[in-house]
Amino acid sequence: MAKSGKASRLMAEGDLRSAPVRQALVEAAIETLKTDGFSGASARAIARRAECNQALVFYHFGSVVDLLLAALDSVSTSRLRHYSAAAENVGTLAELVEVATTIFLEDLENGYITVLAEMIAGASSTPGLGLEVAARISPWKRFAEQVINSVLGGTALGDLIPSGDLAHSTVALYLGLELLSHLEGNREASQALFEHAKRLTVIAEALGAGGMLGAVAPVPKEEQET
Amino acid sequence: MAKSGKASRLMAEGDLRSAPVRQALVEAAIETLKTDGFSGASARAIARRAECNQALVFYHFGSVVDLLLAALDSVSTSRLRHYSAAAENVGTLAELVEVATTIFLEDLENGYITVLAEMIAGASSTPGLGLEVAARISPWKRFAEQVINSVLGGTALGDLIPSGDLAHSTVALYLGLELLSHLEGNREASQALFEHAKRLTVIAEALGAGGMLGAVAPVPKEEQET
DNA sequence: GTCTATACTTGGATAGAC
DNA sequence: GTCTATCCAAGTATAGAC
Repeated sequence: MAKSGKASRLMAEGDLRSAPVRQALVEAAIETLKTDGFSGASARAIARRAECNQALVFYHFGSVVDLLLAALDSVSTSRLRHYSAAAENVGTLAELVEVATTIFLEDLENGYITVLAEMIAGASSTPGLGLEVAARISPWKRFAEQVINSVLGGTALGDLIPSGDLAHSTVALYLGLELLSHLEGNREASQALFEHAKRLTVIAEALGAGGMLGAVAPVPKEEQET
Repeated sequence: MAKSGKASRLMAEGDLRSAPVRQALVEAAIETLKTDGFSGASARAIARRAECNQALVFYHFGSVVDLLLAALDSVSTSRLRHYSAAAENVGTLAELVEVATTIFLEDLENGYITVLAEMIAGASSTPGLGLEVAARISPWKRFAEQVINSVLGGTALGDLIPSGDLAHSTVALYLGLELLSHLEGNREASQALFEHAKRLTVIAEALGAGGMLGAVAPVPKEEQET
């Protein structure tokens, strides 16, 4: 699944200034993944949307999957930049939930999570694609873990569940909510969840401040992480 | 997306006694969805696994998608029966989490959720499929809501989040965890989450018994459900 | 770099023999 | 009910003109 084709030998990795068509193809691939899914994202369908010839997919990217991975890279890095900027102002649990809500609904609206979900599901049919997609998820997980740590680190709540596991399930929940919202067409159901989370936040902080959680359910020694 | 083909006119809906090939095709479709995903589940691939001719897919089911929907129906009803049986012994929150853990890991191991996840993701590319898949998810949601109600109904925790929203996010979490586990090949990360849930259960019940939750964060009137 | 043309493959679906 | 044979559409990928 390594980069192949003539273009990759002639062009530096991040060189997007030249080759306007290359960028157009990436944009079209993102859009096609959103609306037609993985199995609908053919070279022809993408090229049609980019208003260029089908052969250019192979000239610039070597294969369709490599173009789709470039598309995933594009949304992934751009979204991660956005997330990081928003997370800088986060100090408390309440602020974390507030920011997470905003960003999730934003992504849901724009279909960015769809791109990821479709690539994950599509990886089943294409040998080797799974590893590539997994590699592109880990930055998201690391980021989630880092933010969770910065908010819950040292608190009773943070001791209850390791940040790595929380990050894992956060990514999973985002993916699942996206799948359902996309399928059923109602983002209200997912939106409601975040409203409840905000309310629960109040409780968690009140309990955490009193140090009551630790008294009720101390963490077993062998499960504590470094 | 209504049933078509000669067979459906000649055979009653649930008639699986006759037509052993029909059942073999459904089994093969399930297996193919698990290992090759939606876009890998072609009539030829399924027939190869069922060790019969490709034309039989169209004779018995009219089209490939209709066979895939029959496969989804099969796992859905069989799993729902299994869930219902297990849920009968559930009375407390701790028991609910225990049962949910067992069943989730079972499904994860056997790939039953994969079938659903692949059909959801695949629905993007096939017009009309989304509605069919959505209709097959609602029983799962109703069941989850019912179980949640039977455990949390009337408690402070039950008042905090409507059972419908909890059911929605439960299904979403299952789907997301399945996607990640399948992709990364480690079900340990998902398994850990349920271990934490068990520990949190202890806290929730201790707090619920004392009626402390309601005191800390009373539910706004306008958000209470019937 | 971009296009046309084309070779090749796979998949959905049907007709007709048995 | 099951098979063979076949048609047709769509997709990947390459060669070569411009």
